[in-house]
Amino acid sequence: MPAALVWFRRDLRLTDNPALSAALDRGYVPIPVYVHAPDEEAPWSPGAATRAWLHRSLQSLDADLKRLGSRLLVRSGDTFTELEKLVIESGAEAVFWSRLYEPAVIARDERIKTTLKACGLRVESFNSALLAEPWTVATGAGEPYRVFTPFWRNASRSIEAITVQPVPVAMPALPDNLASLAIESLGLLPVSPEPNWDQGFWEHWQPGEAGAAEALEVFIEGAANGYKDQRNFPDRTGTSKLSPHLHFGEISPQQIVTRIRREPWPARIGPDIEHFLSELGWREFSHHLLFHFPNTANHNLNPRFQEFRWEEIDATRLAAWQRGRTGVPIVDAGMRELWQTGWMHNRVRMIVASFLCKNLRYHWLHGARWFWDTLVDADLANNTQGWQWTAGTGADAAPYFRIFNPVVQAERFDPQALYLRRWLPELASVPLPALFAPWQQPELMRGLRLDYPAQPVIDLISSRKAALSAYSGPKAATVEPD
DNA sequence: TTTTGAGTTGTTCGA
DNA sequence: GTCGAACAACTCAAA
Repeated sequence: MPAALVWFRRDLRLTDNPALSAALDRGYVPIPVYVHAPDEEAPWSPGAATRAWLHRSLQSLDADLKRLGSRLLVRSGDTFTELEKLVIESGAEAVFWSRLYEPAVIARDERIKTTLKACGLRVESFNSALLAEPWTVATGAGEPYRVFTPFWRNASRSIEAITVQPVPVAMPALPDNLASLAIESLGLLPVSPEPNWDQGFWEHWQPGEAGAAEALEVFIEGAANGYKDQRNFPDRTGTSKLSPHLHFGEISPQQIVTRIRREPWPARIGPDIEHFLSELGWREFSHHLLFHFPNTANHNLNPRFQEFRWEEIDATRLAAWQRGRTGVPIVDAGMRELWQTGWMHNRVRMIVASFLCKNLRYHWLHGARWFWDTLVDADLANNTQGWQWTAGTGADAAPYFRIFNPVVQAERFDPQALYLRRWLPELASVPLPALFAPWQQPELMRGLRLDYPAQPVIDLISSRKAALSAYSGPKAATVEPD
């Protein structure tokens, strides 16, 4: 039987994997391969947290393949060279893979496809990551969408036609002469783990296809009920926790939608499900935007902000934000959660991002880069869109006057301060009413000696006013009159 | 081509 | 405590 390389990238699953299915359906012996080449995604090469996740996910994929009789070949180096070598070693006649949508990756993959085809190979790529690929969704005028609601109204129609491919029951064994590197040798785990994801992290997260399926079941049985409201409370398990699994393609949005539809939901859950699906819609929208506006990972989508006067970076303040020492409890709690667990609750992501972009008025790229390196679910499309949305520079972005008040947000979404207490142990002795804004309650703080900033790194009231005038006003500091 | 309606996630102020 | 208006126009998408 002829062989076909199945080049795994961020489709680290066997169920509903069209590249793998294509190889099997067309009578090839699939040769699963992963090529480690992080530099090829520069300047957005995978950050430390996603690399650690990837390490586990590759182990899981290899174990799943072995269960079916196959195995994962791991190579490292220039991707084209490694694929070419493996084609020669295995005598493969075809190469299949799932498409990705980051500009640098698209460019690389196009080169590889062209060259492999020129060598006489059958080369095909597939959609395994999106409900609707970016070029299939367009406005009546044939343009990409820039507003979420009409985008999703259009794109979500494709949900109706979704199908899911079953997991293969068995796979042919690979010849022994096909060598593989040990996953451990790729250097994906930090040498000295900093942050120290010691106890707990891998108990909460299970990278890999089984872990993704499990996370979906946990969500359906639990947080899906009441999702619309509960998702806003950072101390509760109100979200799906599917983001890292989706990023690495351990589960497809098609699988999620299909599973959700199979569940006999009571009518009252309808709005919750709709809301959850629209969150998948935001993921789709982010990919749509990054594909059609490929420079937005590094530049404002809205050209009005070309000349915007961001505040000059103060290294101490930026570090205070990064490490959760701003003196604003909800901001610090979120940044500590991120640093210690590689994840942050969505509501808190908005709060810390608004604080960085609007109170400190630092360029959103500083936030995007930090998130990129620390989030286990760091995804270029989602990260870019999220930061540009908050900064007001993106498509369908937050209005300039939408400036989160971190004190009000904490009072509203963490009323018992359970989240604050969890991540700010040094404030354990602070009474509840003072926790949201300790500097505003000197009488309650009297006598407490805390290893915590006595004042926020920036005054919330005056910085809000400054942001309003920087972002707006007839002078429109944002606009250079050409 | 022109017109029209709509647009994730908020805060503050004053009645 | 609650509620509506103001915060500004502007851009987008579709009729």
